[in-house]
Amino acid sequence: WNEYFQDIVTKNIHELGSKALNTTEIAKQCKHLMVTHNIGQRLFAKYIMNQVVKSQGSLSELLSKPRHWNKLTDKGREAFRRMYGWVSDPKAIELLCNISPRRTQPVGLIEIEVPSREILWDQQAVSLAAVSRYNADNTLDLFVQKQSSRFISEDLKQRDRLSAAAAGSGANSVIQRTSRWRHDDIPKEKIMKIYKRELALLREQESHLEQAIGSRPLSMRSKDEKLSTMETSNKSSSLSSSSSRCGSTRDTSSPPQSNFPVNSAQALFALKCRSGMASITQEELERYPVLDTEDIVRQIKDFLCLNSISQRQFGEHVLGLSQGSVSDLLARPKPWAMLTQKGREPFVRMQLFLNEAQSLVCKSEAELNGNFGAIQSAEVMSKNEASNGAKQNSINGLLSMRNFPLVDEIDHETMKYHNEKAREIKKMSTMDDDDKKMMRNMKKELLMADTSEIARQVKDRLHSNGISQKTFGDVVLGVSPGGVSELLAKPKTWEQLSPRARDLYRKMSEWLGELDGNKRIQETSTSAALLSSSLTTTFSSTVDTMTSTGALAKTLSLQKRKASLNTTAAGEIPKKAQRTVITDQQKEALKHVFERDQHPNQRTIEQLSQTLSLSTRTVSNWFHNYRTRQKASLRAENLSNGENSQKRNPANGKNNNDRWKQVT
DNA sequence: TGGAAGTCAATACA
DNA sequence: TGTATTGACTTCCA
Repeated sequence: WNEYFQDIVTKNIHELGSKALNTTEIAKQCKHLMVTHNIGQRLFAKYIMNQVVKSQGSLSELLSKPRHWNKLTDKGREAFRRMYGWVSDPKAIELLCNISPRRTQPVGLIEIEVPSREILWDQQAVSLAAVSRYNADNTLDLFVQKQSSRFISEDLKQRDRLSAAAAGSGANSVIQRTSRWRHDDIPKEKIMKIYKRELALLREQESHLEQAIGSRPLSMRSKDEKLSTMETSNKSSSLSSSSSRCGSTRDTSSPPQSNFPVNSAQALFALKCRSGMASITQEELERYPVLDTEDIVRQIKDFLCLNSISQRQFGEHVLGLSQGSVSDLLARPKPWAMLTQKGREPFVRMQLFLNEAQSLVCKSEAELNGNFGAIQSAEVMSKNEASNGAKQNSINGLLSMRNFPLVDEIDHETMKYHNEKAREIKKMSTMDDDDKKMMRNMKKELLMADTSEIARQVKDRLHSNGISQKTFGDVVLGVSPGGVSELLAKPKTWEQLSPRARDLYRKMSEWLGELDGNKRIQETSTSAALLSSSLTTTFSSTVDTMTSTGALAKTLSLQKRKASLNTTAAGEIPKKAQRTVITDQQKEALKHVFERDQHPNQRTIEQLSQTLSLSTRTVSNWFHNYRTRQKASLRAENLSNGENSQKRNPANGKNNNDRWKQVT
């Protein structure tokens, strides 16, 4: 799948040539699609950025503060080219939606809004000849030559006119480039010569490689062929520790591929990655009536450390959680008894992972030695793990699992997975666009009467308009956030609903109708003010039908404020709510109040919000979070004290305390 | 229904 | 670049 996906993205980048990109627009469109289709930044970073940007944090930075094209380095531009390669192509978008574990709607029903390619280009900027492998074609060469000579003459004309101070303006692309050239000691003609020579070299390398890997370029091969190549290449590369193909393609037209496993630990990871995040079964949960969370965390930490696996990777492939959540889990594991079923899930996953790793090691060892007794003992050991015994063994096992070859079952799984995906993709490609559209519409009509479909659409709309469920409950339905959550997260069938609940779904349906009207306004509108007022109208018209209370008015004004804050200058995409930064002074004041009252009433919250110039929502969130984190800290402290006296192991949990001691 | 639990993602920091 | 922190949010549960 990944290879097919990467081919599509690469092809789009090829077609782009050396055009300058409108980074702001690209970031905006990507964010919009991610929000609309519930695609996480981790997933996006992994498949779209494909090693160009490695962490969720870096991607977040790129998306929230896109730098002007002319200010970017080659690597920075590459990141935006990759985003362009995705966001400009409905097929690529649909493919990514397909594998998103957080996807809330069937892909067949999604109406993917793809921005026109032209708006993603930076029409004003003169495209600088990028020394990049993507420019390796003749048409581009001509373009490069033209632009370069124009650029050089402009530069010569301007270099004496421009002061160094002018370089600060991001809007003036010519100035930016001029200043860059001006500080260059090498004559431009010479640079162009070097560039030409390098380009020729790259082309030569590329043609050699294409010959070596199958005489035709990847982008020219048929889908089926590509898929079969993918299967075999994955198979061989899973088995061998260093795939030559992996290394070679990196130098040519393909984007960098993710590294294949070099040891069993990473192989197990690769398997997790390929097979996706399977939901945990009831049986698996029940298999562990009690787990020692501290101990599991300790083993996992050792494992990650020894195998140089990041929290992000582990979170993504094994736990299905973000890096921040993994960090929190590993730093402050809650005791088993205090966890809810949902909270226990990650620990069960970790335990299962440890078991799997353990049995893989034992099996490999046994197979190598031809020792069936060892295989049996591996199974016994795995069972022991299940009963939470032989814990140290698993650490030893993990320590020794480096450099063992993979067992066949991994490839069996891989093959199965890819065959399924291949069938899906084939099926998709045989339908023409009209058929697909018609099918989607039919399905849509059928599902409109469905409560879960209504719930899904409402969630979708709330999400894309930055409206919280709480506000929706307050303003539209007149029910509590918990009530809204029940209605949206666990919709019953129409038959099962009480008359009141049916009424609520009717309200939702009406609200969706109104929103559709507004959406049309939004689409045709380019002004921020119009969007803002259209959102306001939605709420106003809804509120008109309800009793107007003080609380409602307040919520409404907050929502209005939010809507206008969240509206970008271009006016189309509502941004995610800005994260409030609470200053140290504000925190001090909040802590001061917290010491006296951990559960301040509404009046105190309002007073605090006025005094500190924070929203009541922020104040109340702060109290929620502070209570939760205080509790965790206390628990860790108690645990650590207990351990200190029992085990004399002061290192464990020390940091946990430090963190939250500071805030008390 | 309110509060707790769980989580994400922006931001800070090493 | 990876990890830690934390504001904001949804979901769960008593």
